[in-house]
Amino acid sequence: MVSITETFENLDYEKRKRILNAALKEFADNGYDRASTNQIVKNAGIGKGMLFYYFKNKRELYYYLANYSMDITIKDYFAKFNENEPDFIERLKQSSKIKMHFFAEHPNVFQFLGTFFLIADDQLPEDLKEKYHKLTEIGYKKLYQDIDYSLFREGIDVEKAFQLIQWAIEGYQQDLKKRLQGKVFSTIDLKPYWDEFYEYLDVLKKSFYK
Amino acid sequence: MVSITETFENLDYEKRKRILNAALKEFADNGYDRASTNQIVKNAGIGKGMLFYYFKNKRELYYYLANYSMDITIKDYFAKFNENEPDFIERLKQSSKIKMHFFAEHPNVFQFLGTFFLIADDQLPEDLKEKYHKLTEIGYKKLYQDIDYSLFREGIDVEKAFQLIQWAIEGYQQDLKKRLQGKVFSTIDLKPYWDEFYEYLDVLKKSFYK
DNA sequence: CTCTTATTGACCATAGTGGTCTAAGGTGTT
DNA sequence: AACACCTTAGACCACTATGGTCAATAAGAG
Repeated sequence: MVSITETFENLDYEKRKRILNAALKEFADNGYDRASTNQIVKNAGIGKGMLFYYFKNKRELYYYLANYSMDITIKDYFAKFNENEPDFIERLKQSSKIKMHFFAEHPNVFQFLGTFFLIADDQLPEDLKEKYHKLTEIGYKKLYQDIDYSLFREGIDVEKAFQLIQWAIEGYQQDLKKRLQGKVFSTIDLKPYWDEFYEYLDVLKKSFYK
Repeated sequence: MVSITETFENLDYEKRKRILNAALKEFADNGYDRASTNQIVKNAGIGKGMLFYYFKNKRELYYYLANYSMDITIKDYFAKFNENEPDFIERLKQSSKIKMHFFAEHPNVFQFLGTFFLIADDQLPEDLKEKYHKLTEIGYKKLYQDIDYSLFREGIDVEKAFQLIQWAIEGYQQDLKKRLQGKVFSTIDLKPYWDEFYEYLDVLKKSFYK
């Protein structure tokens, strides 16, 4: 007697990867409702029947992916944070590096989570909801805990400065994403983009810090 | 001999509005491919045949909406800009006010353009492509022309500062949009949100300006 | 040889697609 | 009243796609 997803987890690495990636991508690209199980099996190179042999139905598959993605995030994103950096902008710089590594290694997970975080919460089962909330809490701490407020100029609302800086950086990242659209990530020389990014960080430091 | 969309434009205001809004919303919510002409006629309260009586096909309808939306943008957004304000942040503040007015008055156009700007360019017919480029160019000028660079601190890259400030403000707007999600816009007291927004602008000024 | 597990893809009912066409109603002009 | 023309609705079309099932096998284990 073997549980339904256990069968899936006993699959050899390569095949499991193929299925996970096909499914993550399909959900990331189309959202839950519009994601097609037919497309998933096609891209994974398995028969239709197998998907429903490994997973009870579409919903369960989605939950499995959400769980899987969050586990990876903890392991390959949060675990690598250095919380001893007291400089907020430096911490964001570090965060960006880790994020980029994460994207390079798990692009489909990255994209999937991007859409997942937008919808999450409502109809998720309890355990996933809890995991999701724990994740956001950890993320919050990793970013904001033990930041040195005294680096900022006098007389400004530091909490608001945090937000503004973060929004600005997210703006840069989105802009970059748009500029790199269509190019094959692994063929890009990232150096000039990092340099450009650091220049932006420099402007932020010169402006927000004493 | 009457052109096909002229028939549409001779419709009484109320009915034309209903059709436009239903169509704009459908495309905004689902993107071109997934937008359903069946849904549009249903929400507009007209028979299926009429839509294809007014518009040759789905594509032409979409183009018509794009054109219509850009016309409104010029009339009710760009025309209201005051380009004599030399303070960049003040100009963005002004822009936000106009944008909010625009949204209150043409919510469906606003949403439609949001998605339109993301895809635009590729397969658009020449005339629309040109209009679109003209629009972005005007928008650029309205924001950046005749800004007083001397307000910014010494030794920083002002162009980069522009970007960062803009990204930060867009971040705030997105965040606000998420917080207000689900609420009926017309019932919201906007005052506290404007106050909050001004506080953010204050932080930006204190940080980026001398 | 048998029992269990793994695998496939044809198949199902259902729902939705953009677009057409017929038949009718309305309006105005002779 | 008769004709022409414009406007309207929605049944209908061929087509595509959906999530999920199932019977038929193949592979492996003992």
